[in-house]
Amino acid sequence: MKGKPTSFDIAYHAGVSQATVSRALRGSPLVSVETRKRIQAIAKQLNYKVDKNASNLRRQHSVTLALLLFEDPTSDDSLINPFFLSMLGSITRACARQGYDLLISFQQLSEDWHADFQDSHKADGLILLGYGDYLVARHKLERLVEQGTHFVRWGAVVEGQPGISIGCDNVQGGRAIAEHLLALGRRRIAFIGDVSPHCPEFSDRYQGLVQALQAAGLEADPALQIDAADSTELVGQSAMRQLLARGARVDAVFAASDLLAIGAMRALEEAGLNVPGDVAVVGFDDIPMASFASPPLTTVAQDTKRAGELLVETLLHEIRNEPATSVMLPARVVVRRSCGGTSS
Amino acid sequence: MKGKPTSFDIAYHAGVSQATVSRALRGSPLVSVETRKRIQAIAKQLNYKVDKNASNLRRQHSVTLALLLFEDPTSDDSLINPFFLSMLGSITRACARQGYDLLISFQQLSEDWHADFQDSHKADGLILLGYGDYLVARHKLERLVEQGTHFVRWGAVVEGQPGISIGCDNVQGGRAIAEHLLALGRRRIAFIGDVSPHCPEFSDRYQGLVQALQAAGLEADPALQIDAADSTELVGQSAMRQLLARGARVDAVFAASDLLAIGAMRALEEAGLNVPGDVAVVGFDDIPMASFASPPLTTVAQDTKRAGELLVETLLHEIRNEPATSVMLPARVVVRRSCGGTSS
DNA sequence: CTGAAAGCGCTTACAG
DNA sequence: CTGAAAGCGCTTACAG
Repeated sequence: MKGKPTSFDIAYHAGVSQATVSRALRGSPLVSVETRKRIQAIAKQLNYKVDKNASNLRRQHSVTLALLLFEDPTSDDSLINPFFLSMLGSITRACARQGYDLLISFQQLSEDWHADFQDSHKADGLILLGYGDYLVARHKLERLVEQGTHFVRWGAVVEGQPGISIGCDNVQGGRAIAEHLLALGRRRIAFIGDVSPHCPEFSDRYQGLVQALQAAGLEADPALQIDAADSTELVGQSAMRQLLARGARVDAVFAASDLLAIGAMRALEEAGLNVPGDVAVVGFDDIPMASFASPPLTTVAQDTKRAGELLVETLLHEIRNEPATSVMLPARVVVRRSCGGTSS
Repeated sequence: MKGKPTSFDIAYHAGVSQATVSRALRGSPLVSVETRKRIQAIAKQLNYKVDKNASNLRRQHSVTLALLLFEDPTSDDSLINPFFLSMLGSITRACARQGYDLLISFQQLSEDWHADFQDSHKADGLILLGYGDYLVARHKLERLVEQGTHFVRWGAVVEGQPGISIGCDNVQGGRAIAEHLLALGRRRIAFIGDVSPHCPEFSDRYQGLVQALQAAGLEADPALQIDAADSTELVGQSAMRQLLARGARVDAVFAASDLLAIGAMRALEEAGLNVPGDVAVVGFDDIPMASFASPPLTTVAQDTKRAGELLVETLLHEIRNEPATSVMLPARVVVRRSCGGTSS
């Protein structure tokens, strides 16, 4: 036999019709156990695999999910946010567990990506990952909803947003880490990160800080907040420099991400300031690097494992038209040395 | 119109046959420019996308590649070797550039994965990534070759191996970093890593060390080499402990990977030894963490960007039955502080 | 340059 | 429990 065997080849060898082969291989209860066994044995022997394209075409679904990772077009080719990388790992595993294949694609925010994967039947649904301007993304999300595309997004759960999001409870996380800083006696806490509606994750984290401050009878000083467009070390470093140049008196820095925090520590070191002696620094995400920073970075960890599972489970619910809702996962403070806390 | 539009819908609106629509959309020169334009406009307006399953079925290929990432079954759920992660990034981008989709799957070494993706027409070819016992993998690679599966592997380029590999020149890299250590006056260089044929990458790196030693008129001391089954910090740490416990006198450690090196530094620190004062430490891979280790780790960087491109280009050549060969990429020493070299 | 027709390899009502 | 047949949505010889 030349080429890959088809179900007709199996049928011929088994002395049954091709339809029966198909049924047997899909585990239909309509075929007798004995026949099924025989067919399975022959299929295995001939190294037969059902053609996914034919099967998908006929069944009108692909049993694959597409992961769309959005990156800022400006960012360096070689760098992927380590946080997304760990999400990727857990998403891949969750898909495998559910018997779905995973298509992965990096997208520029600027491109016109909507629904392409689903429209072309390459995937049954989309997982959207990656920060970017929320206000811009929102438009596209609306179009996805209109077109009936199945998708879930990782990110802030925003009031009245189009579609479903799985995200971490950024307000709670921000509040928890701010409370930790306050308990350690820090009072003048700077915040590095965009707090506009363009970036709901970061503004939620800031909101947490503000709440913690208020609960402690303190007020947030707007002069201590500085935007940071991208979430990279360099941006964090220059933001911290600016803050310092302005002459801001701070005894702690809450950076909206670990990468920003690491950059901030660099700027502090440059300025001859000791972390955590002079200034405590904390981040958000708990990327692998965080524990290697010097001093090791106190941060808030998101449950990426659960997040990945939830992302695919929720998407699968949508695909099957089962009820599905947005959910916020709890965040957990991880104390290391950069905050001047316990484990010094 | 209910449901997704098909080429028949477009044909109807354009007043042509469905065959013409197909040709126009695939850019066939057989259709007049004017007709093509009209069809394209209608397709766009109706948000038509050609059904990949139908197209793939008919054309007998899928225009997608599968990335199989092998992990040790023992490894923690949440951890992926950071080195592979950066490969993943460059592979994804390279695929996109070539117009191919990328299916990603984590495989346990133990599973019977061979050719499944290609046999089922889910992918036209396979990219194999991940260390594992080479002698075990070799068997499976042979089967892949027998079955005519298209694949490329990332890893050591071994004499007489089945299939094609893209890898870094581990001997050269090992030699270069060893020479650096020797130039710095280190003489008793320990090596952490499996040097058996089970792990050709690591034994090649060791071979580089041996060569450098010999070129300097020195001989490799077998007592200074210690196996490390997995490439993790913990394993590196315990390997170093053992070495120390044996009373080995060393002034430098060459760990076969950065993760092992970081673990080794930890063990050295525990033992009250200073890095690089008492013992210089170097790794291999240049993972992002390396620059964050304390002291920052001197290591050898592999060109993951080029590697990813080469992996997909080579695989595409194979798929198209064009000539393709294994290639070794040069490795580059990255000097940081852990070796006690210049940038101290 | 265009159309009618066959066929890619399955799955699944329909009939027995 | 099994088979004959239709059909999923394309692509591409074949004929004009």
